[in-house]
Amino acid sequence: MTRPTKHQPERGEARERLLAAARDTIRAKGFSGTSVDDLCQVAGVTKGAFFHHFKSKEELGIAAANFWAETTAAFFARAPYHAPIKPLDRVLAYVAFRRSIIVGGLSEFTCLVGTMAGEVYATSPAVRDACAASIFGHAATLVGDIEAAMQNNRIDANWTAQSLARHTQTVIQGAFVLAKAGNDAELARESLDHLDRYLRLLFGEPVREVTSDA
Amino acid sequence: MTRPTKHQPERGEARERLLAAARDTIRAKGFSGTSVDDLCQVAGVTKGAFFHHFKSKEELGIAAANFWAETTAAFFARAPYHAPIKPLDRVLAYVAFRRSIIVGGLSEFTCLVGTMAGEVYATSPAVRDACAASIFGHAATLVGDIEAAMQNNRIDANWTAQSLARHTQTVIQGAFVLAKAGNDAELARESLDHLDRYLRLLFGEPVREVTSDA
DNA sequence: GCGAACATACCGACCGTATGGTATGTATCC
DNA sequence: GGATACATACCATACGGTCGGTATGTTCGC
Repeated sequence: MTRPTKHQPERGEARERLLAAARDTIRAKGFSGTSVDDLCQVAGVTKGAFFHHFKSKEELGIAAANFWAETTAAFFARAPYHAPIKPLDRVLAYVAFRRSIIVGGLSEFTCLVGTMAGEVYATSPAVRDACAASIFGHAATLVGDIEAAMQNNRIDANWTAQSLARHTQTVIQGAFVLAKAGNDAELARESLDHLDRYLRLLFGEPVREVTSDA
Repeated sequence: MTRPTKHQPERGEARERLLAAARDTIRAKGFSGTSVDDLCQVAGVTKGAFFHHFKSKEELGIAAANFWAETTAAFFARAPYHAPIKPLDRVLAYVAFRRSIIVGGLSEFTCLVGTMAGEVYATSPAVRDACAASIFGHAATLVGDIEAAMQNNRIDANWTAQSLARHTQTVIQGAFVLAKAGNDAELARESLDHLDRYLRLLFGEPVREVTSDA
């Protein structure tokens, strides 16, 4: 791990380590519940490094939300749910994929920006807006397939593709809240099954008789 | 405002004032983001009063969750959505009622226990469990009507009444997260419309053509 | 029915520590 | 040698929590 350069301004490794620490720690302890010292310790850097890269804790929050947006965008772009030929199948595959990645500890699969937005929406509008950009930016990636599915299936709807795309995120975020409260990931999967069923009913697709588990 | 008595140990008024302050302040600033001094100032009491009634900040969190559970239970028990004769209509009226009370500022209609659970689920299991009791206790109040509706409409389902009841809470909690992120209450109403549509499709009820606004 | 003994509700000063943030020094790269 | 990437030491304050005190009940013997 060499030091950074000017012509390759990926900053030092401390910045990335701090962002990764923020991603992991804030998901478990919340934004206010995570101290700058916590982050430095987890990242294995000093406070000097922290305030060299971020001029305040709030700015780290914004950077962490943006980092989350970038990394998850890349992750979902590479995911296999884009493969099906029929648009509706891609949408259903998306939900199935979201369900399939609900594994491990709660703080490993829950959403950083959903957690932060729910906590600091009123006290830190800048962080909130960065979280919103991540959530609604991700929702927007679903609109194309939903629109195509609506045309394909000749759906004359009361609702828009944008609205349904946002609703998928509502269910996912709510699923995380219930899973956290009940301390049980199965609560999240359960609601994604309802979301799958809603989509099939909306588009006149046969509803699966048995939910495949594991 | 008289002092308390032994046979009517409703404690002093400071306790209630602190619980009300917690309800309002934590919804806006989160649990970690709210200090004991904040609560005392909002409640108009001193720190001495705070630690007389609650032995720690965490215990106040638990008491606030229980207070929320009690007051919301009473509120929903008195609400008008129980009136319809057909069970399914009561369920749909519940969703419509939840939609109708999404008015005013975000911190006025969002859920205290959802906010707290999402924030401190890992750092304070006792608070988390109190939040869970509130959320799942409320969900349980819907099970009877859903079960009756399933029998009435002869629904041979892949899912249980309990699961669907929990899903309504998933959508409501998720709706609050998106509304907070987007700083727009309409985002919450939009998802409740999708929930209404899901229920109607599930039970074979005609889907309303136009969503009544306001 | 009255006063001693006790319990409850609340006040406000104080404490030790954790917190976000700063100032300065130093090694490295171009 | 100048900009970048850190490290170290430090600061002011905000934080959760403690403690002694007071005022207002309540209980109960007599």
